[in-house]
Amino acid sequence: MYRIKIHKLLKSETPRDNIIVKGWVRTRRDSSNFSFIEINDGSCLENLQIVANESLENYEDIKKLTTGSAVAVFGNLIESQGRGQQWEMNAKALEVISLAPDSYPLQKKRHTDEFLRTIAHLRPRTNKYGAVFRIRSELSFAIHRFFRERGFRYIHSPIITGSDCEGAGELFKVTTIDFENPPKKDGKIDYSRDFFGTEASLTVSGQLSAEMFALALGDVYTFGPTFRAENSNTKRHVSEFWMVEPEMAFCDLFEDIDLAEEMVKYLTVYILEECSDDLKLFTRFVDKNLKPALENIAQSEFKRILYEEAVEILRKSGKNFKFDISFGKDLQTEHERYLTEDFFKKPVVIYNYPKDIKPFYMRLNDDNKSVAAMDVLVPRIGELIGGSQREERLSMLEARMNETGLLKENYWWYLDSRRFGTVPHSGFGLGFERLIMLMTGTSNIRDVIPFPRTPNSIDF
RNA sequence: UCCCCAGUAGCUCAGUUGGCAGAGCGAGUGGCUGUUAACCACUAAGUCCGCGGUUCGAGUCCGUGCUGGGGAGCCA
Repeated sequence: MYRIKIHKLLKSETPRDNIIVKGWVRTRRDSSNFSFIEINDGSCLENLQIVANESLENYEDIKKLTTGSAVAVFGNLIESQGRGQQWEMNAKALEVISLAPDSYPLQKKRHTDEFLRTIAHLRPRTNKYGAVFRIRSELSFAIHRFFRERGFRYIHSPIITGSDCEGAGELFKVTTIDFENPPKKDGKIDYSRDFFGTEASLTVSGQLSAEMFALALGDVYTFGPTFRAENSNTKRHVSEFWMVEPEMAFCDLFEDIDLAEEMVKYLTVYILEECSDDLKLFTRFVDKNLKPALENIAQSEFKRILYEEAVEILRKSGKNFKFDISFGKDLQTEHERYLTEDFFKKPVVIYNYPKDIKPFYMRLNDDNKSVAAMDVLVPRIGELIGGSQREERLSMLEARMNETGLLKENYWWYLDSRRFGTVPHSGFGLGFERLIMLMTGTSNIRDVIPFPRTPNSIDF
């Protein structure tokens, strides 16, 4: 006899005798001579109703069960006599594993997201956050499955890096230097005496590593944490977040866009099909339009437009934007939202951006002023994916590095890839938390990562 | 980093012109009922975010700091 998880029991076709269920009490309702106890074991959104009769020897203790207490129940799964659930469990014995005191912060009522953030260690015990983190797990699995079905290899790119990759934002330094008494040379801190013999930092992207492996294994992807030390305070930024970064050899920008679109749709369909119970909760309590919005993503063809066309549409929109629009400037949040939410009302891919607003590794187009870059914008989230065809021509790459002031010596290994068997290749980065926000309707990124790290906040 | 808003019971909030600290929910106790965010009654529960100021008197007005939220920038 072993423990059976609730999600399995609730799918049962027949009654079952002499089973064991373990979980946490969500609520207790007493009758004159018996109690209903709803327990949840995290295996699914649904609770299992336990019927505990006064004939149980520890019934007095059972009547004191509080929300949050842990129990083990031995008994029979029977068809429920009441309405509201198909199955319930008739307890033949109920062991109180631990009793939660009445100071347990989670009450039998809805809490605000702001309050739950202050008890992030307990929030996965709520219906909503349980659902968020089950979906997070399912999405991770779906991503691996998507790539595996297409012959991609999973690459573990380093977390600690010596190269100031691509200048994508502020870096967190990694050091063992004693700041009270740092080694110095010519008045400056001497990093040659630091742990790695040079400055090191947490990675902001696995892309450069992924490129090296794409040029060996063909199609690869990374999926891991990345770090930005930017003082960003918005609903869409955290200092530690997860990124999915595929990289493909023998692949141009348009095949790159194809993969991005295929992937977003695949993951959307996966969640619609595999997480329908959890999704119902979000549609009911978080975003009434979530399900139709996801179906729209799954079914519609993503609109693909040139950066120039996007600028034209924005110019002619008649909207009074706070920031003005002109070729050579990056699109602002308000512009992206207008395009994807109001104008096209579906995901939009914008490509061929001006080279000056994009990093050095993106491939220069023949017009000499734009690069083969693409962004996938989705309603409510904005930029979900950013990608490009990489500059595979050594001389062009070196020229771009000079323009942007990067030292070739630091990228000798990266440049080697363009010396030895270089080929056209492309890839993109997808912000995993933003994907979860999209799939669950959650509006704050802090609510889709277990323990969010943001400026001035690293509790838990 | 900039702009705006907020901070009162465990939670969500009200608090009038500056004049006795309040409600709902939750919790505890008792009752009732195959109940289901159960229901009914009673009870307990407060550094009104911190510091300073104005005033006979400050939850309320002023200054300042902290924390949280929203928007912007940076970006995924």
